[in-house]
Amino acid sequence: MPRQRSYSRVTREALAMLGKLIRVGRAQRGLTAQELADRAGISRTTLSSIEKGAPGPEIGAVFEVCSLVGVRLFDYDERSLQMHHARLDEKLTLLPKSVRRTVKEVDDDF
Amino acid sequence: MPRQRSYSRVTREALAMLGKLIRVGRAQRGLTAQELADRAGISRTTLSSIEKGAPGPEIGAVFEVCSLVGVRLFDYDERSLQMHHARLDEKLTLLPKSVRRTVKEVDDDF
DNA sequence: TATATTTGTTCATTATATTGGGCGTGAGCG
DNA sequence: CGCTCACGCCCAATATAATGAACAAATATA
Repeated sequence: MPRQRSYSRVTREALAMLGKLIRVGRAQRGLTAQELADRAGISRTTLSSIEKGAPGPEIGAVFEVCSLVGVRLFDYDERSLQMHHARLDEKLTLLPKSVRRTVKEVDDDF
Repeated sequence: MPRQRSYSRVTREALAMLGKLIRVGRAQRGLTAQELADRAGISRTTLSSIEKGAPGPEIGAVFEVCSLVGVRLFDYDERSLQMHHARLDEKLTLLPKSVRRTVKEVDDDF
């Protein structure tokens, strides 16, 4: 069965931007594509895809590259990252563990 | 050649957090895993991997899911997203187009 | 300007993510 | 309390991403 996916405009734009952010970050640090790829443990070809904003690459590889060139996804520093983790866990325990379709009401408190 | 990758702690944490954010967002919207997966054009199995914070899934799929449950990676709204695009393009044209290893100097102005 | 190097691209092969189905469990609703 | 449905997990088959090599073209330095 073919996969045949389609991506929303927002997704495509976000991917393109992330790629550019990485590219800029790499340039600012004076890193060669090969160097950065090596450090991230991926091939230069894959890094190229990432910088082009392709939807295919593994998210783990992309995040790894991001951390290497100083692109932070959620603009949290590491400490607050921990905090948010705790918060989210809290939230998750409070939330219902399975979603019933009959439940129509949802309020966006965040 | 085996791939054999390793991910930094930051990457792993970011992935875990993103997964939790998605999970919370989905719950808040009262969406079934199957429903969300359908809308994102992926299988429930893959969505499960994403929510678990696995490094493997395609970044396109993850971003698609994010946009569906209201998790924004860069806290830019769509409009400023355009702006940032322009800025990045500008920056890219100014930056050298290939990186020379002999260039030792790098200044982090961002 | 000459030259070494970085980058962009393609391609066959290999590794791996995705899929869809099924099963058991537990949570939420009547 | 009982029943239904959402979820977590496993698996085989298949689609696809990752790799590494190779080549051309562009680009930065001497």
